[in-house]
Amino acid sequence: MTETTQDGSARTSSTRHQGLDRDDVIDAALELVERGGGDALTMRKLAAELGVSPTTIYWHIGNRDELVLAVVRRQAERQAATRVRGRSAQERVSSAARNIWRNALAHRNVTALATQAGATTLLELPLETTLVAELEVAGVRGVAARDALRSILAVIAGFLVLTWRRDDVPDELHPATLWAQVDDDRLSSQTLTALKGRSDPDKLFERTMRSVVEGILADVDR
Amino acid sequence: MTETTQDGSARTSSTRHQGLDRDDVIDAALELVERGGGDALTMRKLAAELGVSPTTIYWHIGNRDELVLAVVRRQAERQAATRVRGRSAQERVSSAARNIWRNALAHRNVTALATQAGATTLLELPLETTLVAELEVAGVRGVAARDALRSILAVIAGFLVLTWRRDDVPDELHPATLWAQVDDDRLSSQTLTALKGRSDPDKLFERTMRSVVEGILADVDR
DNA sequence: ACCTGAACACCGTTCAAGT
DNA sequence: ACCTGAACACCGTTCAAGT
Repeated sequence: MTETTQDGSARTSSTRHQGLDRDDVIDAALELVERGGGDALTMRKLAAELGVSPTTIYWHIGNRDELVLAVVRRQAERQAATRVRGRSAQERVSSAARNIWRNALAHRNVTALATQAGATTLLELPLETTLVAELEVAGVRGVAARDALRSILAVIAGFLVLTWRRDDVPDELHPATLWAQVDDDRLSSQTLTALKGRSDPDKLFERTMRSVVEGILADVDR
Repeated sequence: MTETTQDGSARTSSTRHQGLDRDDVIDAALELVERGGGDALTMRKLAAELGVSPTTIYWHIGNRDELVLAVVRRQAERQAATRVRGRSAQERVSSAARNIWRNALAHRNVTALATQAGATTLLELPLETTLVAELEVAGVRGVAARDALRSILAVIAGFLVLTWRRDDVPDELHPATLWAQVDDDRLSSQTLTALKGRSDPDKLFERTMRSVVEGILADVDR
């Protein structure tokens, strides 16, 4: 059993099956998630990937919940602090918010996993800190800053849910399909037609976020 | 085997183990979800609940995915159309949005299940239609109405994610706990203190939604 | 038409045992 | 210290078989 490896693939640079450490396990787990989503992260698949018995995972990490948290933490480290752009307060706050949004889009599988595990703050804390810093510069402080942050994060989370839904869902559940079956007197035909189409999530995000940030900044002067 | 029932509980008014039909299965499934969340909806538990073998479920409904959709459809029927309040366009649109939000809070388990299955539109279509109708009255039509709807739904979804997270998640993952460990020069001490506290999700929802609806209605006159 | 039992291919997790 | 094998209690799903 010591001689045979599952398949011939030489994946990571590290040796496997002996000298395996916690970091190797987490790296492999993150890779598994990025390739196949959170559902692909099973103890058995991960063990197979590492050429090791499932119980070995339990020795290095605790159980699956702890593994997920470790994966999220690793991704959090990798999310290098991105730069904030813009001159006005409005622009800079929006830019910091957009950074979180774009990052989540770029790493959707890990982000979805974190959301599911209730660990989004763990994942985004550095980026959120930057956002709050920009709010401070804009004069939003204390409880107002906290509420502003939560508000902005809610909008981001909402758009992520909306965007994620598009791919993996059967056609019969798409809004476009369902609206095509609606026939209501209260709605004009032009609106009904529009509802059968798709929105550009990026443009919509920008517009919505602008309204929310404007609302937040408007409260400062009171 | 025909004589013994799992336990002595007489649950629904209908007979069980014979004369069981599709509707009974869906009702029991919905009840299971409302009690224990989506994870509690397993074919085997549902079968046990009905005093029947798991394979029977497959005969009446298809597989688990179809069962979930059936459950969501049933809940959609039950969500009686709620009344829209307010006089101004701003108030009425917000009221229609709030109806969706409140409904989701009241039936969080089914709503979470629907979200997970990508079937929120299936669940909310009647309430969404009412919302669009109010947008029409406010002069928002066609593509603008569609985008406004999606925008508003994103905000609702975001606040749901934010609110759901509060209960079932370990303390070490709560924003309050994580922010307590942050020490960043860019943040004032009063803001750091505030970040350790919780926001009132309802108030925050109202304020954020007001900004978004204002933004939507402001575009009408252009 | 309606339901069961056995079976398959998966899970997470524990525990005694090996080196 | 690090790893394995066997086992337990769960999943969803299929399929031949019973009435």
